[in-house]
Amino acid sequence: MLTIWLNYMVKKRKDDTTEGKILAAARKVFTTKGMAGARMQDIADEAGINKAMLHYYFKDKEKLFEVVFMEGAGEFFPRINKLFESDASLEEMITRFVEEYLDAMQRSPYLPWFIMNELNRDADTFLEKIWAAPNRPNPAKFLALIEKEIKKGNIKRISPLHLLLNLLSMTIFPFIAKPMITRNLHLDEMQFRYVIEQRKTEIPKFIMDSIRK
Amino acid sequence: MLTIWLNYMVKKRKDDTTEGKILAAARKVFTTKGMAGARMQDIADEAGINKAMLHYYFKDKEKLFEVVFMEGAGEFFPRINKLFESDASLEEMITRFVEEYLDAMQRSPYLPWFIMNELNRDADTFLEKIWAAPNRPNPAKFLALIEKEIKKGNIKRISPLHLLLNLLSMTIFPFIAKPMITRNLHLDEMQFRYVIEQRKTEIPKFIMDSIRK
DNA sequence: ACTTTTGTTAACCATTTGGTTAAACTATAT
DNA sequence: ATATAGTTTAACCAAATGGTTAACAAAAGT
Repeated sequence: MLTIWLNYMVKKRKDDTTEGKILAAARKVFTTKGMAGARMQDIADEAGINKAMLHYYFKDKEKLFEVVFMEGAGEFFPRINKLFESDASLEEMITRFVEEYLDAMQRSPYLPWFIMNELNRDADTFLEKIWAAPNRPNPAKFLALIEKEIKKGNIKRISPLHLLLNLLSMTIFPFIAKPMITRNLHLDEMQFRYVIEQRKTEIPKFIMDSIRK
Repeated sequence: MLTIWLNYMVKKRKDDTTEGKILAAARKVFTTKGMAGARMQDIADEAGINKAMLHYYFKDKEKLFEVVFMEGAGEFFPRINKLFESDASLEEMITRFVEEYLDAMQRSPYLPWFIMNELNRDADTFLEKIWAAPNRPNPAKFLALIEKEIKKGNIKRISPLHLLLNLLSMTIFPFIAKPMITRNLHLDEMQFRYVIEQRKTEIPKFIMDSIRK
């Protein structure tokens, strides 16, 4: 009993346990090489442990991938959804959406890429597993809010669908195209982070300037 | 001699030759499964030919991939570059950029995804091969034009970099996120095409509304 | 103390996969 | 007709890869 308590208090940091090391390694390898390109041996090497441990802690490749994937998606979707469900003003909602999204992606820059990738590879399997979850972002309320604002005459007449697409595009795309952007515009890691930081204000300003009457 | 001429006149359509069938199949398999996920047998099956033919016409997997890839990139980059190099007005350049890009992508919807994917997977190998080509889009002139318009007082003071990012994002992203968009907004193939068609006018309008003084 | 459970390793296995080969078949040229 | 070059096939091969096993070590429970 005492040992349990002690163990609890002195709990190894997540990344120091074998399981943690595997997850960190898997995250890295899966997200750079994709599900198909990732090698179990690569993950084991990256984690500095024996390949058999991967199967000890996570049944097989499929399961390990799923855990890594869900871990990411589970952090992503809920906060977005919560925002869509809130009753903030349009401008506030856009501003906070961009901020939250960009922050989440700064923390896990691999995620949007990862999700798009698997979605593209095997949409059905993925969607049945993840998309059905109760935390799936539902843009309906956001679209409705735009229509309301148009009717009230607060903003220009614009297609809510295209406004939503524009918002998502400008927020997410830079992370997906990061290798292209950094290379072609000669940005290093720091500069890229800085550009993203700027976008937290640039995107909302850009949008509001466009739709404001 | 006669037979040669006849053969020329009655030339099989590209897609009926073995080589053509392989390329079409490879395009399909590579772009849905990625380089790592694609199986040579899958490509052979898709083409309805023997696996050995793949190696007969295209040395190995790497080479076949490269041909498919270059074929796509070669259609993509030059037209963009040509536009950036032209001396159209800013609004015209933006409008034509969106049109050309969206048209190219309607024709090869897999391409942007494909390029991003491989760029993400193995940026260095890819960039050394393709990026160094003389047709690489060079945004410098576009950025310079924006600055000039700002100085002339024709448009608002806006970061040229962010304007470029916004333009690229809004144009390309919907194709990368297509599976997510169609699913989450309940759009079928036709409706998606229609939305894209709308964006040819929506995006330029959205941008100009935002930057016009 | 010793038994049980949990964690770890190296060697091994079965299957998949990219790639080869040699033989057969086809069209063309001489 | 026969040789020649180009095309296609089935069978085969070596390497890579996901996964298993049996032995062993450490920790925890009694």
